[in-house]
Amino acid sequence: MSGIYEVEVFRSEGFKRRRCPSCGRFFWSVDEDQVYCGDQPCVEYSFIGNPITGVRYRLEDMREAFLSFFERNGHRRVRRYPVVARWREDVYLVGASIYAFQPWVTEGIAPPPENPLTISQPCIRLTDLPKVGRTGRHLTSFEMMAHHAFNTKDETVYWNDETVEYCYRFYKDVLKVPAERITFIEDWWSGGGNAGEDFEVVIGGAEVATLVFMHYRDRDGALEEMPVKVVDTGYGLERNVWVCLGSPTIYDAVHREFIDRVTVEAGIPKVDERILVEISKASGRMDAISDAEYQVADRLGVSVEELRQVMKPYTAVYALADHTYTIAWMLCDGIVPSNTGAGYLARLLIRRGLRFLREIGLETPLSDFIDFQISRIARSYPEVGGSRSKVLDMVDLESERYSKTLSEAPKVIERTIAREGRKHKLTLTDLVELYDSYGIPPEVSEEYASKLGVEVEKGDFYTLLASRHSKPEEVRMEEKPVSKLIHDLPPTRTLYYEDPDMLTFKAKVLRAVDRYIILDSTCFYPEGGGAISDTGVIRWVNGELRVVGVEKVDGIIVHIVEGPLPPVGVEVEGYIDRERRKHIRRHHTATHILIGAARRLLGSHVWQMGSLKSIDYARLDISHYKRLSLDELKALEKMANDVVGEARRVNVYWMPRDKAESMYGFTLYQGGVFPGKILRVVEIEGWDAEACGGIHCSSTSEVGFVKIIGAERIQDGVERIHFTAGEASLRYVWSIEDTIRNLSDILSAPIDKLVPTVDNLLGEVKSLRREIRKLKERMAESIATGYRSFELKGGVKVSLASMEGDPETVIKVGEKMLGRDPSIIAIFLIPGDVYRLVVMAGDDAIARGFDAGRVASIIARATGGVGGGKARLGQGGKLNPTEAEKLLSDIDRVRSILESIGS
RNA sequence: GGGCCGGUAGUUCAGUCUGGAAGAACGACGGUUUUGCACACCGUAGGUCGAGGGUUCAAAUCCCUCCCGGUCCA
Repeated sequence: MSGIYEVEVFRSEGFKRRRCPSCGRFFWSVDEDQVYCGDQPCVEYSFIGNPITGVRYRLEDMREAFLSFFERNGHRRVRRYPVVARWREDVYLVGASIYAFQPWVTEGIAPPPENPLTISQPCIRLTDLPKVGRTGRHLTSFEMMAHHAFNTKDETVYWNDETVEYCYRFYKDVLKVPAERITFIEDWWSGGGNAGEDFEVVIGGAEVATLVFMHYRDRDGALEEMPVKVVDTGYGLERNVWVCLGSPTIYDAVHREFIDRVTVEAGIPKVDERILVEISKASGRMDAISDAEYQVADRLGVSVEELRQVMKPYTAVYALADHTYTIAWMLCDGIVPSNTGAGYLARLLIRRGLRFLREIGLETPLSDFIDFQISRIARSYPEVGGSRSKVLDMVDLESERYSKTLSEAPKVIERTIAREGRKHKLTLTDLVELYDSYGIPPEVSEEYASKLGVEVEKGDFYTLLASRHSKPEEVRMEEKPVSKLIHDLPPTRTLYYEDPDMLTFKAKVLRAVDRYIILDSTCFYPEGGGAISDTGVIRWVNGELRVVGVEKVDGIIVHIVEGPLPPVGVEVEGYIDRERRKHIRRHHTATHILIGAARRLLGSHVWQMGSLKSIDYARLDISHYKRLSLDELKALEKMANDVVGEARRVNVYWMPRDKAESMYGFTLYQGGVFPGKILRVVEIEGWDAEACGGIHCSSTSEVGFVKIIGAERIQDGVERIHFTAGEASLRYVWSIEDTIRNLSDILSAPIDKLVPTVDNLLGEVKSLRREIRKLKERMAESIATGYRSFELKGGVKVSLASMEGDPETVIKVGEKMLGRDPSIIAIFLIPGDVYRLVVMAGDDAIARGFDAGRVASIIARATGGVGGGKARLGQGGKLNPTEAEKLLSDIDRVRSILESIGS
């Protein structure tokens, strides 16, 4: 399809192009006799136990060999990026080295930090999670070693010829792989909205690198050329180490020390290496794990069950090695476990890790293993050790939380089994519900159910789970009505950036329609970054209107106004509401001060998750794994006010993205994604620096008194801090004082006696309430009028009376009567606008067939009301007063009613 | 952001489906017994049933809104 595949080095080194009879792809190699492409599933791994490379590199050596090779060849080494992709909205985690440069660099918006560059980027991919530990080759985290070149219109760095040559020389000269063992397979790569031709580089049956020539945008299959042509390569560090060492599995190659430690600690017998080798080889060729297992069992002459039994603890150890490594990366790079977002992914891995730990049968806390992995990572990346104690704390908390969830399991499972009388059966739907609502994994449910001797329905759990969560996709693209109004206008000049103290300005009207005005320049600050917009007034020769809101749409600032519109072209004067602006500025700077304080006090896992800066208050959402205590809030408050007192300068710099990142690090992106190649950096000297578009005070002293009002948990792992600054703090304190003073007035108690006073008062209220209840009962009894007693044949006694009080009291009285004589039926009518009715039947009366509920129902209906109840107690209401009074004096009627029901 | 589960005595929970007197166990307190402790036995206190609204003669129970916790998914 294109000449891209025919590179110079193939000609000079004598590579020949052939077609694989198995997969049909074209490949290049120097080996005249090679028939197949050399990739799985067309061939089997041939490097295991028989390394093809001339060197034996472990992780650190391999990384260094790669990076320094490319440095010698004109590349600049670039520091790794965090595994959390905070600069992107579309993904949580970095899954490839190129993620670090998307979209700013690949779209030509920002220049690359170096060009060409080489990097070893830690990546996390959870797509093959269930396969980890079982296939011998799947990992959740790996380092992608890469060399990237970004070719623009103006500058071509290098393209296909050099890319392939570098790769070829790296394997041939550095890793000392014989030329005839290296195969380049032609392929097509597409993902993340980009596409292009690529080579898969295969050695010994394993794909060791992918060389992508990314030069298309992929819009639903329609390809268009990109402004930047990117050399996007990826060499899996761990994969290459595996090939280099020829270990049975990739886990043995990468996590040797870990596996040794755990197998010894847990006393797991060594598995015959041949089994491991066969599993790796077979799963390389087969997608479905069970297929591979059948083949291996067949080859080794054992049953699948036996094989699984032998492999189970080993699989768990492998998976644990992998998961703890990934967890360490995630948490050290600032992810806080949560029930949402990237935090949930961390929780998921931690829980899987705990499950494997339990399967292995070790009592050691998971955090011990995370600690081990942090130390390992820190050998190459010392910065990850910095947050070690917080990370271990988080892991312990998560472990605790999970064991709490699991300890609830027996009760919940029993209840589920007993529900609706469906005894001794646990359906698939139950299993899904137990997992979905209570977090109890199906294995745990099954285990416990079988212990109870309860049958468990078999079926595809995960399919059902998935179907329960699939839902129609949400559509919520609303077009702003103003966008068609502005599409042909130039960006508005932003006077507020030129002089943050400017509060009046002159400008020309470019457009005025409905409630919208657009000027050529403005000092009105638009809503954004969590800050509310300016308001104010616009005046011109013979008119004036109010600006009630300001928005920024594609670089154009739209004023939302009330009042008669000025003619287009006229010069106007704008006046910004000075007070409002002042409050917003203070709250904005205070927010930055607080983030700096929170990161110092709580740890570097703290990130801004959202914020709001208004006039009379502000709030800041931060990631944190625990609830903030009152003491912590006070410490934060004190630290913030100290910074105010220190009168630190607040500087604003415009600087290129790559320079800002290298100067301040990724903590710049507190406010989320910040577009463009030039960043606006707001720096509080020696305290905090963030990419931010907001208007700030010029010194922290202008912020004034920072008062933290409180904190709430807005979601798991995110704490919201409410606070005020400057005058708003004063007003807040005043309002609290007013409340206290009011309280003090009402209670006629001095402020320092308020607490004991209220305490006493409440105690008194309680005892009074008790007393009232007793008095009510006694009173109800004594003021009951028209007591009529008579006996029915069969010995059931009837007591009929009118009694003032609420039904509850009347019932209490009735209860006493029944206690004295269980053969009584007591009927009370409670006078009111409409009468209410209470009927109570003693045990003997019930035994003789009387049902208080039925009696109540019949009597109520006979007097124009409704009622009902149970055997012991019946109630009714809405009785017609006249009818009720009549009934009270008509014993015979009551008698005949009762006798008609009695047996 | 969405789905599901839950919030009842100091604690763990039952009661909610099917509306009709707010319960159990443990803990607390007092007593009996005991050299003392534990056990045992007897007794007592402890509740705005998460908040608010609605339906109903009647709501812990049914409906709606909100708050808090758990859990799964994106």
